[in-house]
Amino acid sequence: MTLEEAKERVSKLANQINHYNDQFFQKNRSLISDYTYDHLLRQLIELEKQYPELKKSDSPTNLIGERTTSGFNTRTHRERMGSLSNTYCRTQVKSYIERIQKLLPEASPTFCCEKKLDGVALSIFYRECRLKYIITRGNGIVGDDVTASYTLISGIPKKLTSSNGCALPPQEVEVRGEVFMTNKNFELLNKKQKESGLPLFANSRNIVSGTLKTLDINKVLDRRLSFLPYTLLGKGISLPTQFSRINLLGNWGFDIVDNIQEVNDLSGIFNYIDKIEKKRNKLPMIIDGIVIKVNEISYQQKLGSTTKSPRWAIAYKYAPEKKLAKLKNIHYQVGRSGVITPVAELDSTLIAGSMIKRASLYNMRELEALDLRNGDSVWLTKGGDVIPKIIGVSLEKREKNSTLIIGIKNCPDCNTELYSTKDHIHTFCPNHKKCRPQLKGKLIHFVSRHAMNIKHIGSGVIDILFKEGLVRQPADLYRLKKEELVALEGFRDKSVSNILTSIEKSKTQPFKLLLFALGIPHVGITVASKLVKKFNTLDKLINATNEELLSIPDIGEQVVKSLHSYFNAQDEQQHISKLKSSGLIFSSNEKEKSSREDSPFYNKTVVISGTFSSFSRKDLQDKLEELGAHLRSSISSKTNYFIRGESASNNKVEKAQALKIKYISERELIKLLDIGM
DNA sequence: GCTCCTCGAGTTCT
DNA sequence: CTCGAGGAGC
Repeated sequence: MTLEEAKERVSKLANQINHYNDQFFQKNRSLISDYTYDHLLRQLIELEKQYPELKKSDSPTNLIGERTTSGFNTRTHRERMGSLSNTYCRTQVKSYIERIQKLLPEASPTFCCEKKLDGVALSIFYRECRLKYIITRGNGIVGDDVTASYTLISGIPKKLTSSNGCALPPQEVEVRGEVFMTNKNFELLNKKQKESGLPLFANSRNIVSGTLKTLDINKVLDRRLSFLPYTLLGKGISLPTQFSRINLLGNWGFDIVDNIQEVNDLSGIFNYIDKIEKKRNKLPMIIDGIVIKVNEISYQQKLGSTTKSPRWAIAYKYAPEKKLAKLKNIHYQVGRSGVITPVAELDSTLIAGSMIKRASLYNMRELEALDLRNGDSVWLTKGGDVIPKIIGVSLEKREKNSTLIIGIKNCPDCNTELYSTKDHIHTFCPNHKKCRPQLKGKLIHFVSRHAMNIKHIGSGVIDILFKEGLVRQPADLYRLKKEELVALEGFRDKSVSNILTSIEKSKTQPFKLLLFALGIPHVGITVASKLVKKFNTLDKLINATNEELLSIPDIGEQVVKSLHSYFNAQDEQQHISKLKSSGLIFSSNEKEKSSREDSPFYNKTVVISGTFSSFSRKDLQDKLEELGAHLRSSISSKTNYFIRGESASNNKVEKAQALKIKYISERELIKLLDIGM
């Protein structure tokens, strides 16, 4: 093929594929078979590889190229993308509605009911009507950029258009919704798997998340996913209800979930639940429940969100799949703090798409409450379709003369006598200094990703180092020698140098992570950060008075007690001085602190209400927290400032007036913060 | 003392 | 994800 021919071919293929993309993704029309489509796309990929200079900026392969083999680029959500709180029973739906009414005393909200699709949540961002990126929910703050998957998903317009004379989209629009696989496509895929002699997929949700996560998009080009929106975000959208906004999305080019309905009250909600329950098995996709949302956007804003989920919505979930599983044995795990956790070992059982062999019983009280006998069969389900959970015992399957399973009295590892809390909820092994699983647990916590982030050391390596007597506590890691490691079985030069470099690197971890890594009871990452913010060196922290400590929000007596006993213990003191002598940093940057202390918000209790035109609420919250403000959701006598935005809650305004709390308007705020956010 | 919320700690499988 | 417990507000 000459260069000229190749050029022509590339441009023809690109045009063809773009045309089919538009038809498929915007009009939902398949003009050619998936097979032919793949074939065209593959030809183009191949040609562009051979002649990179021919590749144009609008080539359809650009979307594919964005997937990097090293993983995904991440992006921060503009607004926190929470999950929904859920419930399994109608009584709780009732109390939820009552709570809403209590929180909105003057209002009479209506509700918007939707099916809850069982898929993966996505956020799609448009600027000037053009699709800019697609991200997964991730941890709610940061998600993976999966824009490249666009070509696999139907129902997402690349360009927003407006039909039926409805409003044009504003400058920036974010659409959130669920990507899933229809039952039909799922069956087709499994049929293909079977024909190729490959194993069948157990459930479609796993495929959806697997498909989005596959780095090599070529492997999944034959999969067809669908998208249906459930939230529309953006400034300048005047429609006042959830229901009308979803319909608006239909006019902008999205597919719309059917059976979405506005209802006035609890009985309307229950009718809706009944109606969908009857249809459930005939629907073209799998649903795992119903979502009930406060319909009016203004009320949604008033209700706000907790850190985890919005207060204006709840999911009513159908009873999850449950199965009987035979109990083989119970073993007891010892956690890093000495807590004993009973774990049931089960005959392998397929449930919600995966084989389960074990399930945690959480604590000793749970074990006692279940009243298990040897040889029993138990009812097994999955919490949130992920974590296995034992919900009860089958009395019918109980064998005669079976013996009761009673908890243990001594540590399964070191045989030390255990002690229980009064209510038998928790049981501990008190041998914190010598009990092996406790020491190992502390080491694993220390090296873990969220703490010191020492790569190449996981539980496996810790096991070996511990067994060989090389490491008993974190400080020992910093005294490891190359010769000691190379002598171990299975440790080659390369892995040894990896390990040593990672350990060396960890010496510069920030103080707050180090404090967290120490594993002081009641000191997780959040408390550790708060402590470091206030006392930026270890010495200051150790010498802090009780009052100083208690003045920090969310730090109470228990935490203080725990800190005291930790820092007063002689072996912990020795351990810390060893870590210090290895060069670990027990202090944080001074500079940050002084500028914070100058801020008018430093150590002040602040309540925010309403919205702001020149910055998002989230940005404001972050900024204030950075400056050392304590954010609270409700006004009390302890509130120092009330930041009053557009359409602030009347409740709060009245309360602030009554308590004579200082108001800050958006304008003043901009001056005070000296920012043009 | 009650309620709501957040935090810590322990969890499964692919 | 789930539990229990700590902390804060009323």
